[in-house]
Amino acid sequence: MGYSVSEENYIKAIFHLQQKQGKVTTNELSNHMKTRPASITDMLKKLKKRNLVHYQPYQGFKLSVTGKKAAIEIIRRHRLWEFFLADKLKFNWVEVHEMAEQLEHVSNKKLIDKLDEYLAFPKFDPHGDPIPDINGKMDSTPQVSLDQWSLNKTAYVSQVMYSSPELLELLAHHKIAIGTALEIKKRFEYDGSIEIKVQQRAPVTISETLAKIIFVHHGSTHQ
Amino acid sequence: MGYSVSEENYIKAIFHLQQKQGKVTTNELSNHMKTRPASITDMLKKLKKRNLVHYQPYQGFKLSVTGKKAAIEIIRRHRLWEFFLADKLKFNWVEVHEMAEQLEHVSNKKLIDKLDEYLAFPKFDPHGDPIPDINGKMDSTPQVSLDQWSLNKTAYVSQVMYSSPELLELLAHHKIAIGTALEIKKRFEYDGSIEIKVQQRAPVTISETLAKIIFVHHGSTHQ
DNA sequence: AATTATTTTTAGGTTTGTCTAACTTTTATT
DNA sequence: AATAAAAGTTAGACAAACCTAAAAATAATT
Repeated sequence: MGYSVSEENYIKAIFHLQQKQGKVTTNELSNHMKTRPASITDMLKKLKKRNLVHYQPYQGFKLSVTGKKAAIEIIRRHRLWEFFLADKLKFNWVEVHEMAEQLEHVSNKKLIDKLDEYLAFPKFDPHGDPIPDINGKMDSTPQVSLDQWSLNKTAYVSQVMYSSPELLELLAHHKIAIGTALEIKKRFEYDGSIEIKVQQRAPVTISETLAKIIFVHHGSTHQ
Repeated sequence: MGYSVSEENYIKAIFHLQQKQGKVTTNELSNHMKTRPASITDMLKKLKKRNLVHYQPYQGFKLSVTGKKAAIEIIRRHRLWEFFLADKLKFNWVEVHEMAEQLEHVSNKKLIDKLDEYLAFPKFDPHGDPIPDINGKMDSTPQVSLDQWSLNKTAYVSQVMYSSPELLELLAHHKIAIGTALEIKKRFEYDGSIEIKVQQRAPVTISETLAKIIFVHHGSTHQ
């Protein structure tokens, strides 16, 4: 009942491509996966037999409900491992992806659920992408790092990456926690630092380093 | 320069078998790996071409220096993941092996070294087997859990599994730390609890649960 | 609408790692 | 030492996942 590493990679790739376009073509997937079109067709027949895709020759394809479920499970694994690598092992988020590509194929439900628990059920990975929860549900509100937020627009803190005692101390000092509302008042081009207003308090300046690891969203659905 | 999952499994298996007997035979490896003898021969030719084994047809085989190095690297990965699963994710040591079998093939030197650091360079895995360090060196002193130690024989604490604040509190209360010398004075069959004497202090009784996760060795080479 | 270009599929081949069945070498037994 | 038994190897086949080259279907262009 498990899928091979190859099958999982196809499922994941189709999922990502169909997000934008609804249906995916052989050539699109071929480019995306750096695999020849003929191989795509081969695998598609296998995935169809396994009821993972809806596919008619020459007509493009998309994941079935089962396929989508599988994709979300794979994405959950990938993003939890990414979070682990960044938050616990202190890798920066550029290095993290490649390793997670391997780890995501270690498929043991209990392992992933315990990892999720250990990481305190994170909602976003280090790139800001949402992590599906144990039931496959994930946040749809896009999330960005604070340094990319626009001026004078209320932001809610949803996550802080790379937690360490030193970081927590700094955040506590500025009274910043998950859910805190804040606004960017000014940007200093020289060193990338920004002046922020946290709730009703007097404005403070924070470094670009800090701004980059504070993730925010605009909205009420989060808590 | 990397090895396939299959190659790694063969290397690891040969390493374990040759520990006891020096040389390994096709049938031994066949039984151990649950793979037909013909397949063993096939793979052995590949490993020989890669200079991982010394092998003459019909004469048995053993790992070369390169092969041994590879084996130790694989074992390092396996045991570090086992430690992670037990210590951080709170799996018990029976469940841990199977998952580590998959994780051990995720081979990224930096990942493993960071994991090692994150786990605070553990010297033994949850089964009591030594974990090779970054240079491939590992402790050779056998290590057992305290509940299997004999009466009136000095034991030195080398490791405590499944660390948690509650556990640390209990250990601190009994003045037990890594390196502490102690002796078992009495065993209570009824509930498996044991009476121990920690250094010069008055004897105390500890539960079987605790005794099972305290690992000890007999000797000076440890610190 | 006919022709050309593009996309997709099919047909047949390769590599990796396994298998069974047949054969060879080594070991054990009489 | 000859023969039987056991162990190990070779030969040929198969599935998975890829490939190239050729054919077929669809889309674009005149």
